[in-house]
Amino acid sequence: MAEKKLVEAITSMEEDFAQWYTDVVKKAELIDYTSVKGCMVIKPAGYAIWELIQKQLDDRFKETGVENVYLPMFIPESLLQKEKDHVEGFAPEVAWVTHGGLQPLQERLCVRPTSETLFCDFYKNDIQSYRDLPKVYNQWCSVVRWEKETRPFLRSREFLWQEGHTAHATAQDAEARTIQMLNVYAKFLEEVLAIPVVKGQKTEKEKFAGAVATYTIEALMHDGKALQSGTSHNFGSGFAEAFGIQFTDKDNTLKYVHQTSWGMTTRLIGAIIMVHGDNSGLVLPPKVAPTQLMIVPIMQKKEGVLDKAYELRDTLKKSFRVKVDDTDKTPGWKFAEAEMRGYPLRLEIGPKDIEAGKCVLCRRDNGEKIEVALDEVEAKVGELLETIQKEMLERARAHREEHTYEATTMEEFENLFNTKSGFVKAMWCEDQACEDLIKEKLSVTSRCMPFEQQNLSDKCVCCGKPAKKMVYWGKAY
RNA sequence: CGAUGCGUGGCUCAGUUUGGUAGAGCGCUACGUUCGGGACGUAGAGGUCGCAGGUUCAAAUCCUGUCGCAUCGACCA
Repeated sequence: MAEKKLVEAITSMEEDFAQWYTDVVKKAELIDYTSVKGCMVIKPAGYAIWELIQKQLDDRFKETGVENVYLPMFIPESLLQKEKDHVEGFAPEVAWVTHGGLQPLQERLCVRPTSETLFCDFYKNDIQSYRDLPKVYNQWCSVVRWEKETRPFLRSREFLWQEGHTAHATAQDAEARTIQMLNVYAKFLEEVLAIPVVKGQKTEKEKFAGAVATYTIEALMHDGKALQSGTSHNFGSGFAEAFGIQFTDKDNTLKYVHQTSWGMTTRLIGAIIMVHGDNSGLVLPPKVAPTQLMIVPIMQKKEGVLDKAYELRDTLKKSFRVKVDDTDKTPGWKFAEAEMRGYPLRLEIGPKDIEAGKCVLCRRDNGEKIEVALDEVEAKVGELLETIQKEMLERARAHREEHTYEATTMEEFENLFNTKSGFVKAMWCEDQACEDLIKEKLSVTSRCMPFEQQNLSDKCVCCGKPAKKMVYWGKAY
């Protein structure tokens, strides 16, 4: 909403998007910085969003047969070394434990940057027969990657995530699970976070260290930059061969398993901020709003006002996440506070309303104020929350459509990235040299080769050789 | 790892050029008046000036070193 800027403390996004982001994160009290660079305190308002994400995503996992497990946070160096591409990919950013107490360790331990190697080490003993397959495990945990540049939620040195790791008897089963989980992710973003995504495959250059194929969901932020929001990898039997994960199949021959892994992180909270937020602060989709409705009493010291507010809360909390702001701030303060924190709905109730048997509901997403009779509030709140959830997705989708362009020549391509921000669809010959050149010239990377391919031209946008794939290109976080 | 900026009450910062009793606003506490878009009055609490050396009668201020954080680049969820 809010063309009018109500909160001076938040830098406007047009002026400085990075600063706006930081201001929102701080003002909505999602995090605090700590004395360790890149490690943040996730405060109650932020962690509650993560809990709602966790719960709803976990339910969707379980529907597909996923079981949760927990593996250690330390990986012996020798274990990490086993898969060559994998260790090369992660070595530059792992943190090492070298001492136990005062004694140096015989073998240093890395703090998991991801747990493929641990799962492999576990699976090699756990899997003997085709009857043991598939294994469809997931863990919720934190991982550590020693990033040079850090930003709250988008890139921190320690972050929370889930990592699914599966093992299958056949390549087909592994591929099917890889795609299945990508679809779970895509639906989750659209239905719960109200963020539309492009589904597709990463190029060789951009794929995960050790994977045969990496699939991704890419979302477009308000500033036109892309955010990789979830990935699903098919490992083929590469890890199985490196770790010796074999099973006896029905035909009594020894075979290697085929594996997958897939993950989403607290980065999603960054995506919510950058897709839905506005110049008054955070705007939360109702399904992940820890408080869906904040009741603001007006003249709360007047007899009966607070009682009425509590009464409304007690009725509404059976169906919704509701709170009463009964602090002794002024109403104006509370309105601004509710906006910064992104509560989808605000309910105003004062002596005049009580007398008239009504109250005022205010939508965070578009600022609209609606008078509602008190006996219709419950139905109206439910209806409005659904409408808000739906319209937030529609707005985000419209924004993405408006910021998705097409180019068939390098001149068009460069011109688009020099004058606009967003996704550019263009054809590609599948030669990495073109990707490298585009990155060097424009700091633009291939985001994905979408499943929904179009034939925009027969020629690669960069070199003019015959094109093989349409690619989404963009500047990325 | 490169560039830039910043470390002074909870927060934002002034004070450093030119050394001389640690400041302001906000926030916090108490009481009172207020209340439909960040109200006001009165009284009060709160700081080893990031850390370590050095120069000096005297250091937030000058010198040396060091640590940390933020932002921007290269690398990555």
